[in-house]
Formats: sequence, structure tokens, C-alpha cells
Amino acid sequence: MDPVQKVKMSLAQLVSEALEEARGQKLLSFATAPDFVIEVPREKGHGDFACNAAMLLARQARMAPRQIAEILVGVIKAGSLAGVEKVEAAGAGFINFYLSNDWLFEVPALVVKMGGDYGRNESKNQRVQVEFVSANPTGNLHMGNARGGALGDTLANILDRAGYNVEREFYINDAGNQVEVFAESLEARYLQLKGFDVKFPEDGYAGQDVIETVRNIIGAYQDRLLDMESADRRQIMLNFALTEKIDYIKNTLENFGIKYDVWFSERSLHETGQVDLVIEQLKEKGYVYEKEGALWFKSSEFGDEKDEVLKRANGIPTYFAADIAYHRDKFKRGFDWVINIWGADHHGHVARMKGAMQALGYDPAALEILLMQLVRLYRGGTIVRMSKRTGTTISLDELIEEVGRDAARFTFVMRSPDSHLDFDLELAKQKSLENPVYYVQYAHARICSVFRQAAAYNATLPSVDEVDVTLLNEEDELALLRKIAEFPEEIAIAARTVAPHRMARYVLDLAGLFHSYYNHHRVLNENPELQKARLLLLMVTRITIQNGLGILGVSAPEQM
RNA sequence: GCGCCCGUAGCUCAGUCGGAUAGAGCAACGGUUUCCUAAACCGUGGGCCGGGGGUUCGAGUCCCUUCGGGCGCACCA
Repeated sequence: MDPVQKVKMSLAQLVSEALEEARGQKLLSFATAPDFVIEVPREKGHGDFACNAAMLLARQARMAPRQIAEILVGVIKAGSLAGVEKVEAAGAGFINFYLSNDWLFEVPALVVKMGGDYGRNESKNQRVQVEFVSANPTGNLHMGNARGGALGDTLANILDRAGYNVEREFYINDAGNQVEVFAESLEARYLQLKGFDVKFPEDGYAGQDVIETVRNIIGAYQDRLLDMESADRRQIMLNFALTEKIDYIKNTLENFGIKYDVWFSERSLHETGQVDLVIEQLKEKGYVYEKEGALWFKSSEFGDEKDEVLKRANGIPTYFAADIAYHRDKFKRGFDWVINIWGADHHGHVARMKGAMQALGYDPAALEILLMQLVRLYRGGTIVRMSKRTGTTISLDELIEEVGRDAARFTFVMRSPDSHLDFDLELAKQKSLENPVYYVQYAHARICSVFRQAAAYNATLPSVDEVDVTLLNEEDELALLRKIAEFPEEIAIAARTVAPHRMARYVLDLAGLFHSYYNHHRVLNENPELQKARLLLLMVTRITIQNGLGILGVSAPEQM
């Protein structure tokens, strides 16, 4: 059980009882008990935990918060809860609790017992789906896809540890207009390579990688595509290219540490008639009208700026229509929570997609769209311009090649999704404590190094029951234990607030506390009992760092 | 023009439901050190949380307004 949660719950119980007691003794008068919280005060001088019940009750009880706090403190029996050493009213009306360190001393045994599962919250019996990257299978993966990948996979890991049943999904945009253009581009390149003077489509895919793909097609088909109806030729080329591109995407993402549970094809939605079906459903519900030959969805009724076309005048459904069918399908699959990670340039779609779900009778709040801002690449101080025209664009493969998967993943999740990300390639490669990834990994390696050193002295790692954990009474040691104790709660918060970057910060903070501790105290020392206790502290620090890095998809090396 | 996101220390950024004296890293300045993993460690300075108004016991956080930056506003995706 989450150690912090455990303490908070017993303190909350204490406060609830005090409230009832005070009401019973006619010291306070209120109808409903306030929805107070037990929190960790920012200031150390304000105790270990604090409660805001008195402030929340002020209006109802018609009494100054400070006075209420004092009444409650008077009612709480000092010795009524083991480990509570002092309770006092403070500040504007806080109730501060000062605890003995006993609750922290329970932490190491718990961490050792749970091992790789330390941090995991109880099962929620809820299914959540995270859909991310979903890059067009018409080109390379770029930095936006990379950030989305790191964020999505980390978020999925967080949700998993937070007790959800998680599925990762990739939506393959293998239908629609862009795919047509892609096919035309392939055909044009093919004919050009075969010596025909055909002009390349105006908005075609002009990248070098498309030419590569066409070379591969020629390798497979030689001249056999020449004497063929254009439509047939395009179909063959398209199927080949999509397969190749999807394989490429799959491989690259696997190199990045990402494995999907489901690869969902947009084309399948069209083929099974689900796109037309969903348009019909919306029509029946009265959210569709015809204008200038096209079918429109009344998204403006759901807070969108304007209505949106579902089916063009030429009879072809839009991407939006397919996307509605897709999201309907997600809900039909029974997910309690559906999360999408989109680039901020798609924010305009949020309102209408939620609106469409609402129109279909689903809860729009169950659809969560995490928007992420764009990425700017730097090399040292100078920005790396990402231009397809000049060919200076950096793909995810190249990034992994240059800085490594660990540094790339960490850097992408380090910042809040809604903050622009400056990715410094030089910093990410740097082997110094200034590099955040290195800083955290080094903490882990350092612990392993101490263990190796201990082994060289013939000191084995202690088992929990042979250690007197109360010897860990240095400020630094207690701070480390407290941080470790907070890990499960941190996971819960990161999940609840859909904030993958919190995990990176947590692990940085933890590593910082460890480095600082390491610099001040000898683990391997002349006092055998103290040495055992400190080795145990390092063991649980290591487990927590390992688990944290695991969530981030970053390796925890034993040596650096 | 309308909508969304951002604006916090010199720089890059944190800051769960509103909580007590707003934090971290880097840079700057001062000092210590060569010790289980390596130029590391300790300390100091630095802020009208873009501006203004409001809500309340209490606002970086919520509401309104204004300024600045990014993005979006197709029968593209």
C-alpha cells in the first residue's frame, strides 16, 4: 500500500473524528463536514503533514479559521494515533501534524518486497486506450512524431502503473486524399525512372525516400507495371509502398522502445462501411444538413467555430468523417477512457471531435486529447532548421543514431507537453551531470558501483530483517526515504493529470537527493550496522530509480 | 478578425483540488575539495509569477480585460 496515502488516510480519519467530536460538544456548528485535504507543507517548519479543514469550515461555522483550527487541535487527542508526536494550529488556520519517522522506516521493507512493482497502484478495473504517433505512412518520422511517441508511451506506462488496463494504438492513415496523392507521386516517379517524361503532381511527395521506395518497387516488379491501367498500377505501387512504410515506422518505433497492441487501419473503416454508417447515425440524430452539394456536421452546436464537412460534393467522405467513425469504434470497443496525443496544430479539431462523440451519445469527457507543442532542434546554441526542401530535416532514426534512445526519450518527456521543446543535440550527447539523462542514469550506476565495491570488501547486500532502519536518521536519509515513499502517489498524480513529464522530474529530483546524500555520507564505513542500513537505503533508491526510468522507457545502466 | 496554447530568476523550465516565506538546473559571485565513479561539493545574490481589474479567509493557479509570442481558422489531413 502507498505509504504516503496510508498516513494521509489515518490523519484524515483523525480530523474527521475531531470534527464530529467538536460538533458533539457544541464547540463548532456546521451542517456538512468540509471536503478537506491532508497535504505535505512546502515549508519543513510546518510539520510533516497539514490539513486545511478549518479554513474550509470558516464560512459555515461563522468563526475565524484560526479559532476553528485551535478547537480541532484541542479535541484531537495527542496520543490517539501512533506516530503523531505533535498537532498544532498554525498560520491562517492550518492544522500541522508532526510525525515520528516510524512511517518512513516502513518504506524500505515495502520497496524491497514489491521490487519492480514498487509504485504500482491498485487495479482500477478500467480500460484506457492511448493512441499516439499515428504518423502518415507516406514519409519519415519527424521530431513531432518522436515527441508524441515518447509522451504517449510514457503516459501509457504511467497509466499501467496507476492501475489501468492500457492499450496502445496506432491509427494508420491509409485512405483518403493524401494517399491518392501519394499513389500519384509513386507512379510519376516510377515512370520518370523508366525514362518517361511525365510531370510530377503539384502537391506530390517529393522526398528522396519516395524515390527509394520506387526503386524497391522496380526491384520487385521491373517493367511489369508499364503496360497496365493507371489505376491498377497505382494500386499495386501503393500497397507495396504502404507496407514498406508501415514496416519502417514499426521498426523505428520499436527501436525507440515502443510496441503497439493494435495497428488500426483507416481503410478498414471505409471498407466495412462504418464511415457511411456513422454519417447516417448523425443524420438520424439531426446533426447533418446539406449545403452546396456537401453534407455538413453541425459542430457549431458543440462549441466549434463553424460546421464541418462530412461528405464532399463529389461523394467522398472527409478525413473528419472517418475520424468520427474511428472514435466511435474506440468507444464501441468498451474503453472507459480514450486518450489521443495530437500535435498542437490539430487543436482546432478537439471541439468538433468531442462534439461528434457527444452527438453519438458518448461522454465527451471520456475522450481526452493531449496536445503537445512543437519541437525545435538545437545543436549547441544554433537552431537546426527543419526543411524538407533543403534536405536538412532530421528523422527519428537519425536522432536515435546520434543521441541514443535514452537521451531522446528523456528529453522529449522532460518538458510539459504544452510547452515548446528546445531539444539540444549537444546537451543530449554530453556525458556530464549537466545532461539530465546522464544525471539520473549515473545515480543508478553509482549505486551499482557501491555494491560492487561492497562485494570487493566481502560485504553482501543485507536482507531487510537484518537491518536496523532507524539508524537512517540523517536529514539526507530521511529526505530520500520520503521521496521514495512518494513514488506511488506521484504515479497516481501523473496519471490523473495526464502529465508524463512529472515522471521525468520525479526521477531527476530523486537522483538529486541521492547524489547529494552520496557526497555527504560514506555508505561503506567502519560501522557495520550503519553500513547495512545505508546499503539497504541504496537498494531501495536503486529500485525506485529503476522503476521510474522504466516508466520513461530509459535504461538503467549498471556501469557508465 | 475569431479560437486554442504559452508568458514565472540573466537563460531553459517546474509549480495535483486555489494554501503558509514561489522552486530546480545552467550561468554569475564566493568558498571547500581530489574522498565508495570521474570538475565534484557547499554557500550567496538574483522575482511587481507580462500589465490591470475581479472572485475570497487566501490567487502564479479561477474569472474578465489588455499586451507580447506560437499555432489554427479548406468540400487537406
